Amino acid sequence: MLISMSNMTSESEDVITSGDCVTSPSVDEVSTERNMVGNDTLKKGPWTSAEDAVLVDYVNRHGEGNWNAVQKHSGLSRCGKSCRLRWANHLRPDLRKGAFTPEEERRIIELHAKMGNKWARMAVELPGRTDNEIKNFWNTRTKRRQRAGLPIYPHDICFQTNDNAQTQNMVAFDTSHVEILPDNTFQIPAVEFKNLELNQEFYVPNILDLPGGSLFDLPGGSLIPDGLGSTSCNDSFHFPVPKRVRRSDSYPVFDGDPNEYFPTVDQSFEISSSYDQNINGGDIASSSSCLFSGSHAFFNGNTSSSEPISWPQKMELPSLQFSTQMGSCNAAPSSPLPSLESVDTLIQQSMLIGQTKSDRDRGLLDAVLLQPQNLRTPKSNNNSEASVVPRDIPTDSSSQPDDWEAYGGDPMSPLGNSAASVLSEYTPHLSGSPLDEHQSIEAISVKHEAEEFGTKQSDREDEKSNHINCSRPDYLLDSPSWFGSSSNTAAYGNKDHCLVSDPIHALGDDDFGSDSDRHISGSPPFEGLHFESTGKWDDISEICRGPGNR
DNA sequence: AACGCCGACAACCGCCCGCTC
DNA sequence: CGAGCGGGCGGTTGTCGGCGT
Repeated sequence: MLISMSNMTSESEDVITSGDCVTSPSVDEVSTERNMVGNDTLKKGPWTSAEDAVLVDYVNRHGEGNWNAVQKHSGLSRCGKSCRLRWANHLRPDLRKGAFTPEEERRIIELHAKMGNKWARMAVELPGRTDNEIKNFWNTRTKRRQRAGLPIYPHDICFQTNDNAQTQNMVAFDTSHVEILPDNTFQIPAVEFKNLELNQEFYVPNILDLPGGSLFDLPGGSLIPDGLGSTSCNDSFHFPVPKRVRRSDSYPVFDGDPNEYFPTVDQSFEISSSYDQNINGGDIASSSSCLFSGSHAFFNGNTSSSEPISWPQKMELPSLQFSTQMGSCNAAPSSPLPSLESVDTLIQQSMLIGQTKSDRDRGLLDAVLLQPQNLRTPKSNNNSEASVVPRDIPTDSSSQPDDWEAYGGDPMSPLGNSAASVLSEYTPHLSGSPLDEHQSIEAISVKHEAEEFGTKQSDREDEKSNHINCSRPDYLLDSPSWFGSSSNTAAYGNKDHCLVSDPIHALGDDDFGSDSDRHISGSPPFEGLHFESTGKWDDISEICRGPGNR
């Protein structure tokens, strides 16, 4: 350290700013030292090997922690945080460099399904890997799959542990209602919240934000049966309690008592993914095969955001992604679901509204989310979206609540509801989220068509089908634009209560070595936002691209 | 072969948060 | 209660390699 530093100051002076500096320490070491120490500023940018050496030496002597002391004691012109990151991400001896192995990749996917964007926690599960590494991997992977129009989660991730599901303890849920269909399909658990007061409104306040960030991370088991994430981990599906709960993630701390998770509800309700079921109908057994479709219920725009809730408002990506995809699977088992991720991303970002800087993303998400909501949920108790609906976006004015304006600008509007509004597109029949006739009919129609089409495995080569964009909020309503296409029939399953009986296909069976998936015509993110028949989405997209929305 | 484009990846920064004192 | 600190995560930037022209 000190040794290194002294050496560093005596060498050449060219300032190296590129990554090459790492490989040519002798050059930039000096520049670093001289330039930074001399003027009392902390150096930024790439680390030099000399700096690394200093840091390593320091840590070896003093151990990790107290990073701010590094600068003082070692003379390193780096802030404590920079030192910490450098150590954690690059210098730690136990780091495992190199590409992720297939096993690791799979694990990451599983973990992400469980945890969402909890990179640090995921890193804990992947010894030798850093959160940043995992994040980059995931983002890259996500982007790649987006382009390819592939679902983010492979079907096996979704269903691999179906078998275990029945044995899962559904904390806070009435496990007796959890049914796993035999045919690799999910039955949305008949979630029964004790004492839930629904008041005609399906209110599952951001349940997905339970610690661990996911609906599917419910203690003792998730709506996604443990299997969702457990291949290698034979993990008993730990309830991932974050070390820290962000303000935006405020939720009752789960200490093992399920009751804390679902406080004060006094009317039990059931969640069904079935399109043709009333949430309160209780015909759970016959409900759809797609858990996630049902899970959308949690995002249903009718969740009562008007009521102060302490549930986390920032929904975890995984749940959402999962839900979205699964929901989408309803429509097209094999269709690539091109922009769901995009939507998810948007949703995720927007979840932060009123909480973080992500306010800037509000417009886009809400625009995306609102339209469908507006179109079919006249009296949404969802108070979050209205304000950001682009004025020029055609909406079903007839369904527009009178107090539309009043809803606007509610900083506390949980965009989770907005997300719900998107997702509710696929889970229209939740109690308290009355669908307008149009939607109901459409949904039913879709269902019937699906039944007709049977379980034909989708033809992945069918480009047209690949372009079916299930993320389109109106893709159901706009069904004529693609339902009529025989090429799309492959997208439909034959389940009675699910547009698609085999979500597996919907999710795609290709994740690892996904390059092979490239044959599927890719859809750039947001491509799906174009309403082919309505054109509405073009407006939205355009608006969203405006200032403040990258 | 040279050039430009584009995607993948690595690395870093900034913001935010919770904890501790 | 506030400051300092460590930590998490999103976003950005830079580099590299593949590919097409």
